[in-house]
Amino acid sequence: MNGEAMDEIPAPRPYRHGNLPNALRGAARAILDESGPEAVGLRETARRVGVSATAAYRHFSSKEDLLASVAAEGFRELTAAMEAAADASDPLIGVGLAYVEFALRKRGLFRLMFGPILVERARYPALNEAANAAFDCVQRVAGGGGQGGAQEEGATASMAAWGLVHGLSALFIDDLVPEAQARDLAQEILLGGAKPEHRPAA
Amino acid sequence: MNGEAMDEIPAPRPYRHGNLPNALRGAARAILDESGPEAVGLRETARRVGVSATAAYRHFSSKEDLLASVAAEGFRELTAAMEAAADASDPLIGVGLAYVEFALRKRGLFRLMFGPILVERARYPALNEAANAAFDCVQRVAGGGGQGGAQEEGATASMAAWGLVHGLSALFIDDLVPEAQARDLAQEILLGGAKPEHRPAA
DNA sequence: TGTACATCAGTGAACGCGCGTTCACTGATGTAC
DNA sequence: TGTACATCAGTGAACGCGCGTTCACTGATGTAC
Repeated sequence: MNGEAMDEIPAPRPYRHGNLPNALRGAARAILDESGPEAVGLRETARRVGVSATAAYRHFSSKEDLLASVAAEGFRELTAAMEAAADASDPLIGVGLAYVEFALRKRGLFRLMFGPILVERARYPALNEAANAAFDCVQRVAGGGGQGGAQEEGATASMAAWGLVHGLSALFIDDLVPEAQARDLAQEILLGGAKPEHRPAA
Repeated sequence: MNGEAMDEIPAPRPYRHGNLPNALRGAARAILDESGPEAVGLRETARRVGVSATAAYRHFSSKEDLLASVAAEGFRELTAAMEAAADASDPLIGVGLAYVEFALRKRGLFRLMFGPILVERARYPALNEAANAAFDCVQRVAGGGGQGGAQEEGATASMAAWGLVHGLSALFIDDLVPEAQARDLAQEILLGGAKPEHRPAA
């Protein structure tokens, strides 16, 4: 029984991987969504791809560099999701829901993007650029095109909207609201408008 | 120069610490606010107190047990801060600002309390109780005393308020808004009411 | 079309590190009689 | 008031672990002539 020439050899194991950077990002994201940002290790990531830990250093200068690359990818996806939703009849609601939906579906990634894991975002230009694009998109939709005197009010309104949406995302992600209710609740709140200072009459 | 009997001997080093659990919680909180929840280690915490790592096991069954104890303390303090603010002329605004202020001043602790570090809150009864007390307080202030049909609306309004306040806290904590602006912004938003769906006229 | 050679993407072994936890212990404190 | 003893809060050494990173290397790929 000489297994060498048999057809069950799993894969020719190409010497060159093809797209190792992408594969590593993918594996990192899998860990991210399974166990959170702290759990992502360079060794574990490489192990999942079936490659030695050292191989990662051909493409990323450090673990943090890999994480920054993943986070940038996340911001690009968030921007795309928001922009796709901005065409809806009410852009603010659409974008808000898209934001919450993104957080719910990509918890670990969301946490990596906004959390304290990447200490100095400024050190990673690609990440910085992707993040700023996303923030700009939020401001554009939420702040409106206020000019002159209205600009400051616009900025405040935009922060309020962003705060609400980001906060709902955070509460959902941290399991303070059961996921089943999260989507409905977000819809209710965003559709009904957020007027927390007015209580409904009893 | 026989230093043995000199008065500069720092402290008699009492064999018993007096209140080691409290000291450990304090050290953990210091690390928490310096470097975030992931950085808190049992060894490092003990080191800061000047005690062997093993000593901690006299008072906490594991590292997670210590962290749960710290988090419970945090929830109790948050509840106290909110209750103190609930007497203000407008409880909702007062409590909201107290919430944000708490997050700003105790970043690491806030992250520990709400983040994914403590996987199973239910396993720590004291923590669970403290957290529920805080959540109840939020609901009470924000949800109003709605009854019957208004109860559901009350719940929605309460989630909206909580979401907004929690979201602003999260954005501030993660340095997406410079701390100097954070307090002013929170005041502006809460005082002006949050109506993100209405843009100010240009 | 063939050959020499630089480049490039991988490998496995090894580094030092700090971690959480367990172990057997020491010696002070508190208590029963 | 003294003494015997259990309890209790500490100690230092050691465990195994996985981590990020560096090193010297191998061998396939691409390129110049």
